[in-house]
Amino acid sequence: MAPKLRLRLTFDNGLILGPGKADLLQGIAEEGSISAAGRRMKMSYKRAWMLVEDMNAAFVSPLVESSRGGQKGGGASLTDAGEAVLAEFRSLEAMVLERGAPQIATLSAMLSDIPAQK
Amino acid sequence: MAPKLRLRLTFDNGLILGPGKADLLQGIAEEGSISAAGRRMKMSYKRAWMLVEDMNAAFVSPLVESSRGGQKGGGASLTDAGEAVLAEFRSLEAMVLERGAPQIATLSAMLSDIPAQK
DNA sequence: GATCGTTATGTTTGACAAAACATATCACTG
DNA sequence: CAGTGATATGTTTTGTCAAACATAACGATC
Repeated sequence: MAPKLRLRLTFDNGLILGPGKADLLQGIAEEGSISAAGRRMKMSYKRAWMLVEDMNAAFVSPLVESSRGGQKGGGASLTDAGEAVLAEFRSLEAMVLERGAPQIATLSAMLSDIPAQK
Repeated sequence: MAPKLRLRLTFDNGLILGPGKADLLQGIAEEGSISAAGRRMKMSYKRAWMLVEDMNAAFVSPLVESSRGGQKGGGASLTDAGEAVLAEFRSLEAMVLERGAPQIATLSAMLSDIPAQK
């Protein structure tokens, strides 16, 4: 019933931070692997890895650290910076849903419930 | 210096309301014409018109009313519903910038100022 | 009734993003 | 030292969205 919110920040250095990268960070934190996180959100490993690369390059300190080889083949996890970025972004989203409820409700009330067929 | 914010709402009926449609509504209000609004934001008339069609179809009451012919060829303007939708969306954006300042500042401070070349 | 700028659509083309496919590398373990 | 599963990249193909192009209709005014 509630509309979905998508919040996207375009920073001066070119980084675009939105739901996709945030979800990916969260997936890596929970799965311990870039490829597992990618699989979970039905994203190719290559794409997931490119997003990680983008983020790591855009911050002074990388958000994801990864290792290759070993008995499990390797893995990845969030650095402190990564955890912080994720937390701030989620905090922003939550704040908007909370404090933006009136506007969102007003807009929702004006909508037709008939989905526009393409 | 300040990052750009893009807020997008995906409603249950399929409508996606973001900066593009909001700017277009504002342009129509200020220019009195879909094509003039489109020109102003360097968007083809066709695209502008399609966005208007999307919005009009998604709400119980159309947001833009238009007329054809006449000495000036025609024109378009926002209905009360259109004005209301635009106002609510702008209000949401302003609120996020205001109350999200802390999070945005934290994220900005962590960024590298070196733009990642493609 | 010719002119004008706009609304209203359809069709084709092109650009770019995402997917698909294909390897190479790594390091731990048995 | 062979096997394993993940990281790390390059290349090719596909799909989708936007731009470009092309017309028709409209109606007040002169």
